[in-house]
Amino acid sequence: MHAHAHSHPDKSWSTAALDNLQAKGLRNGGARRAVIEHLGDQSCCRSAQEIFDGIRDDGRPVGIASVYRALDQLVELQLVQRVELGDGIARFEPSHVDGEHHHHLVCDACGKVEPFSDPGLEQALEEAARRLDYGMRAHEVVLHGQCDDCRTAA
Amino acid sequence: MHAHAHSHPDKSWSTAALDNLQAKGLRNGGARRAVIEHLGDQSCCRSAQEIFDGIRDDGRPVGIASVYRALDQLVELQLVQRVELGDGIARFEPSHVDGEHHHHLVCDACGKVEPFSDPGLEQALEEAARRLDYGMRAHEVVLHGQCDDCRTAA
DNA sequence: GTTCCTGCAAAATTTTTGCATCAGT
DNA sequence: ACTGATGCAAAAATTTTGCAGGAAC
Repeated sequence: MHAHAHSHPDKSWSTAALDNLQAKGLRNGGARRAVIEHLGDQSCCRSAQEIFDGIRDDGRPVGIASVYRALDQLVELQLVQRVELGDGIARFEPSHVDGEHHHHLVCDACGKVEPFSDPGLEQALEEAARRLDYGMRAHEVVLHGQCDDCRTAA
Repeated sequence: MHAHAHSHPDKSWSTAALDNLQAKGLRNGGARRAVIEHLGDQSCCRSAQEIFDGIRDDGRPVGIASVYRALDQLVELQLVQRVELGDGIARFEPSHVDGEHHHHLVCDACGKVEPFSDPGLEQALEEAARRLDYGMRAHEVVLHGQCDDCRTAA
C-alpha cells in the first residue's frame, strides 16, 4: 500500500551487539543478552514493557529493572536508539547502520506505529545537519496523521 | 553561530488561541488562560512542570492538574504541539502555522535544547508524506548531537 | 442558575535505585 | 575468587482521575 520499505528483523545486529559488548570486557549472559536477542527479532521499536513481556513469554524470568538497565547501557553505547513517539512511552530499537535507517508514522486516531524509510528525507536531514554545523550523532523523525484503516473507517 | 532562525515569542498566537476557544463556546479565564499566555511568551517548548512553575512565579496559584488538563485539550484542538525529545519528559509549544515551524536540536552531553528551522528539510518532509500517501497532520524532527559549548569543552 | 472549570489530594504509570545474591570470566 | 550482572522490592518521577467548591457566561 505505502511506497515504503518495511524494516525486517536483524539477527546479525544481535550478534554484532553481543560481540561489541564482549570486546569491551562486559559479560554476556542473562537479562542483557535476552534484551539484545529480543530486539534483534523485532521489525520496529518496542517499549520496555513489551520487551519485558516478550522475554518472559519466551520463558526467561528476567526482572524489569534489568531490562531498563540493559536498555540504558545499550543506548549509552549507541547500539540501541531510544525513540519517543508522543504517547509518553519510550521505545527502543536497534541502531541501524547506514541504509537500514527508518523513521516512524504514528496514527493519532488508533495509535498504530509503522516504520518507513525515505532516502530523500534522509539526505535532507544530512544536509540540514551540515548547514547547522551541529555534531549530529542521531536523528529521529515522527510523522503524525491517520493510518489507512482509520482513514477508510472515517 | 548556527545558520538557523530562532523562534520568538508569539503574542498573537495566544490571542488567536483564546479566540478559537471562545468561538467553540469554551470558557476563558483561570488556569487554561494562564497556560496559553505562558506558552505564547516562550521561544521554545516547555515541560508541564516548567509551565506550572512559570505560572506560579507570576503569582497565579494554579494546580498542576489543570495545567495537564489544559495542555491535553489544546493538543486535541491542535493549538498546541506535544514534543518528546528523548529524555522522558513531554514538552509543549504553540502549533506554528506554516513558515513559523521549527524543530529541535538536543545536546546529548548537557541536555540543552535549541530550536532550528530549515526550509529544505521542511520541503523534504512534505514530499515524503506525499510519497507515503499518509494523511500527515503534524511532524517532528529531533537531531541529537553535541552543542557548541560541549564540543568546545571536549 | 447552569455548566464548565479548577484545585487539592489520591491514584496510576513509567522509570530508577538499594541491596543481597548469583553468574561469567 | 573477583567483579559485574541480576531480581525483587521499594522509591521516585511523571501524568491522570475523583470530587467538591468556584467561576464564567
